Amino acid sequence: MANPTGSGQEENSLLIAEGERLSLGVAARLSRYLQVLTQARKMGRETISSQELSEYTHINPTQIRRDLSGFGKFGKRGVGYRIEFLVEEIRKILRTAGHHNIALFGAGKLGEAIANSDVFADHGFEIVALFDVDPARIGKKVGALTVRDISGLKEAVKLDQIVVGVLAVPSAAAQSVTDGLVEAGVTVIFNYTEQLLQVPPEVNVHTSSPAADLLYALYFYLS
Amino acid sequence: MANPTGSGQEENSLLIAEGERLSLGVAARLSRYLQVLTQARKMGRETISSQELSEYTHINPTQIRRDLSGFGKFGKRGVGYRIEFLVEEIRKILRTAGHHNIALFGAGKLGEAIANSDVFADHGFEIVALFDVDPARIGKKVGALTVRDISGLKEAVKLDQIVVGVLAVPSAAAQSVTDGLVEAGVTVIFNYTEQLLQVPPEVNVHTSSPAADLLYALYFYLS
DNA sequence: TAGATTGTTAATCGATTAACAATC
DNA sequence: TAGATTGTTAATCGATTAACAATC
Repeated sequence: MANPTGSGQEENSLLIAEGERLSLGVAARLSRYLQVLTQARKMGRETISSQELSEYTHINPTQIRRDLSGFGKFGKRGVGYRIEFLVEEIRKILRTAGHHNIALFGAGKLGEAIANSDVFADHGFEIVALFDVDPARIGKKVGALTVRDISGLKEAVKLDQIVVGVLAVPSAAAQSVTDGLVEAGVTVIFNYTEQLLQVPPEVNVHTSSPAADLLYALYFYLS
Repeated sequence: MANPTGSGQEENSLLIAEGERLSLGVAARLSRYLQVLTQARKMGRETISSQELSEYTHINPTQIRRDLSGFGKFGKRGVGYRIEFLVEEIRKILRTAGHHNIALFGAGKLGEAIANSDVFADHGFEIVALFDVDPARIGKKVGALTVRDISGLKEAVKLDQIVVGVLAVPSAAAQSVTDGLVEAGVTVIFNYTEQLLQVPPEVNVHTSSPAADLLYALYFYLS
């Protein structure tokens, strides 16, 4: 688990050599900054200080300045960071500047809520397919999408260049959808169900865990 | 930010002295373990190894054994950890063994999905009130709950001993609901919207960020 | 100029890991 | 017994923080 970003010394301008990888921690924090910056931009803000970023992310402001200064001098003393510019720079660093296509599974209440939300769109993700197993739902329109039968999954992954699967199905259906995604070659899965999913090692499952997040918050704020 | 749990030496049996606090990292990880253990139990599993816990949480197995052994000898060599027992022990450590009441805001698709899910119930949280501002929705039944007018918030927080607010409203409404929660004395807020919320320092906001989580996953699995 | 905030250093602390004896 | 997995050590690495000069 080498940290190729070093701790800053010989790196002054943007240097993320081709084969190198950010450490897990740095990549996680940069993603958080991006989330806040994107929303701040949406709200019409033009600059933001490390102090403000800290309030929204719960990450120490010195840590934030350190993370960013490792890749270049992005800020302006006395002013802060230009949001527009910083968003672009972080996207370059994370190499996720492009467009990424998502397949959404489950056209129930949660699935519809996700399909109608712009939480993914704001970050360059596009939901290009919506699947369900329930025949009663197939063909139904949800926003701009038409609910498709899950049997067309493999073909859709190829045709639509889907790189992420989002599970908004009942827990009982999550594993079989996952198996289909894995077979189709999708390696990133976002799981809104509680199901513990069995996947091969090359596949990355991220499970939403609001209850665990709350337990953590409660520990500090109620005790 | 002292870590009162130390790194294990003079602590052998359960010792979380009254005033002491877990470090942020330990509390976060224990919450993750709890999430996986709870689901594994639901699936009928009786024991689990640090290796398996690692696969589901992406936390190093040695780290897991270290975290747990700081509070007692919870495992059995050659076997693993008894899930039922470990759940109880971690709940004691996190001091969140009891029941916690939640107020849910927003009776739209997302709100209904949350109200009908057992993701919170499985961890000792109970949604005891569901609020909306839309007069057309007030009085509507969602599961066992009746949608109430948000004007009754302050009273409900007192009567129902609500300690957590969950926001499933449109982004544009999130700040005003938050202000109401803060005024009513709620200090833990789970935010499903994208809105950056302004709160006093004693209030803890946790914002759901599936897109940021995906960006992070994509960095490692597509590059 | 005065105030604010970055970029950076240096020091400390916690997380991470490999390795392995203990023991179920 | 043989195999598996915990509990624990020791060594290293990354995160965290305070502090402050640089500079907008």
